This record gives sequence, structure tokens and C-alpha cells, in this order.
Amino acid sequence: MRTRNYSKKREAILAKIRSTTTHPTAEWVYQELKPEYPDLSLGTVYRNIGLFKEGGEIVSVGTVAGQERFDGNVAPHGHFVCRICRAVIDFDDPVERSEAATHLEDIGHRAERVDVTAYGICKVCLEAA
Amino acid sequence: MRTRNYSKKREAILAKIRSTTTHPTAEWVYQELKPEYPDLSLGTVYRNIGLFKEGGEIVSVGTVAGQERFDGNVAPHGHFVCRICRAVIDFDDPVERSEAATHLEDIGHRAERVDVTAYGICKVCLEAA
DNA sequence: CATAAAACAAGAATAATTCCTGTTTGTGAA
DNA sequence: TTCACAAACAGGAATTATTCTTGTTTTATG
Repeated sequence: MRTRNYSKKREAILAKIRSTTTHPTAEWVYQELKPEYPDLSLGTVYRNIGLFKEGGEIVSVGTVAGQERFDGNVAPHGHFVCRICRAVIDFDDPVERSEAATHLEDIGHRAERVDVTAYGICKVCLEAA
Repeated sequence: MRTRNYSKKREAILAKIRSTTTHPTAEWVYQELKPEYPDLSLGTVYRNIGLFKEGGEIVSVGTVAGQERFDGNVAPHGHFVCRICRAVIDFDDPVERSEAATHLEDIGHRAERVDVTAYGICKVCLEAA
């Protein structure tokens, strides 16, 4: 039985993703960690992010402006995406996920997650306009 | 005042997207129309899809397996994404979008759309397992 | 210590999407 | 109808996020 080996860089990548609510890209994580880990490679960030997704330690919140965004907070909550500045902002959505999930089970599918994503213009961009 | 010029290919692209509930990719639309329009180019498909998104005639349902998927049905409804076969399936979600939208307005954002996307394993893939 | 699997850096490869150039087509006005 | 000009286009090059490959290093274990 093979196990996942320890890796300091992996630990740092997960901690970095968990340290923010900005829903970063792989590239951002790489740039953030580069100073402390000068020999970090972008491939390592991608590979570990893949492992985290598989293991349910992080979740993808979708692709915004061509780049995948990640969330270290795996508790169910909504995401608001600003179409001006591309910010992804958490919000406390009032959605009953179990209802949607039950509905899907009723028609034969197995629902493992229900995401709520809203699109529009964020507060900051509205005020700047 | 410039207006959008008529284009037979554009019309065909929109009709093709509206003709299915499979939430196709740009590539699929291109392959489907190629026989009837042998000189169609993929760039034209992408360009017109961009115009349709801008004009609200279609909507993106996100990126699945690296490819953006589109929906010609712009009425609010949920999408279920199978993580095995990558199918995107419409479903009638029980979500009160106006509640979520109001909540977002309350905290200063302008919500233009609220999407509900579920992930899991579809009926077909479950039965095949 | 010795071995084997896992993790890695560096960079090449892949592939979806966008952009550029020269040409053709649609449209509104004369 | 003809003209002028913007819009649309094909074809292909460019861009770029992500994945993959290779050779090396690290981790865990007996």
C-alpha cells in the first residue's frame, strides 16, 4: 500500500491556498511561494493542486478569464464573480443544497456537490464607475 | 450608428447551439456545421459565440475538461456535470435565485445572474459501473 | 545502509482560444 | 444601381494555461 510522501512544498502550497479568500490561481500560488522556495516549479504547484482536488482538500471554483481558481474553504458557500475585475468573492448563499441534491438523485444521478455562482459587478467596481 | 451585419453563418451557429441540450463546445459546433459550410473557420465560430454571449443570446455554463460549454437556453435552470463522461445535463433546480441576488445587492454587488451547478456521476455512468 | 516509491525542477509538448492580415460581403446613402 | 465603409470572414500564426517527460533528489522503510 503506497502512501503519499511528506513534502514541505506541498504543505506550503496548501497553506497558501488556505491563507486567502481571493480564490487564487496556480500562478499566484507559485509567485507567492517563489521567494521562500526559490527552486519551486510551476509544475509542482499544478501537480499538488491536482492531488488536493482529488483528496477534497481544496475545490475548484471554475475558470475565470482563462485561469482556474481554487478555494481552500470546502464548506458549502456561494461565489460571486465580478465581470469587470474578475474578483471571486465568497458569499453566504441561502440555497438548500440538499433539496437540489435530492432532486438529482430522484432522476438517477449521484450528486456529490452543488455549487452556486453568481455573476455581475462587484461593489468596488460599481463605486469606481 | 453601426449595427450588426447579417451573416448566414452566424445564424447557423446560433441555430445549432439552440438545437441541442448537450451544451456543446465551439469545436463541436464547428464540426457540425462544416459539411454544410465547407469554408467555415473555427475562428468564426469563436467570434460569433463571443457576440452571442455579449448579447445574452447564449450563456456559458463553464469549462469542462478544458473546454468551454455553451447553452442556448437562457432561462434559469440548473446544470449537472458528470465527472466520468463529462456530460452536462439540464435539471430543474429548486433554487430561489432572487433571494441570492437580493442578498448580494444587500452587500453592495450587482448580481446579473445566479448559476447552480452540481457535480457527480450521471445515471448512465452509474448504471455502466 | 539499501532500496523503491514519491516528489521534484526544468523545460518541452499540448491544445483551447485569441489575434492578425488580406479579402469578401452586407448596408445605407447618393 | 452604385459607392463607400464597416462588418464578417478564412486561414493561419500567436498566445498561454495546463500537462507531460526526463533525469535527479528526497522520503520512508526494512
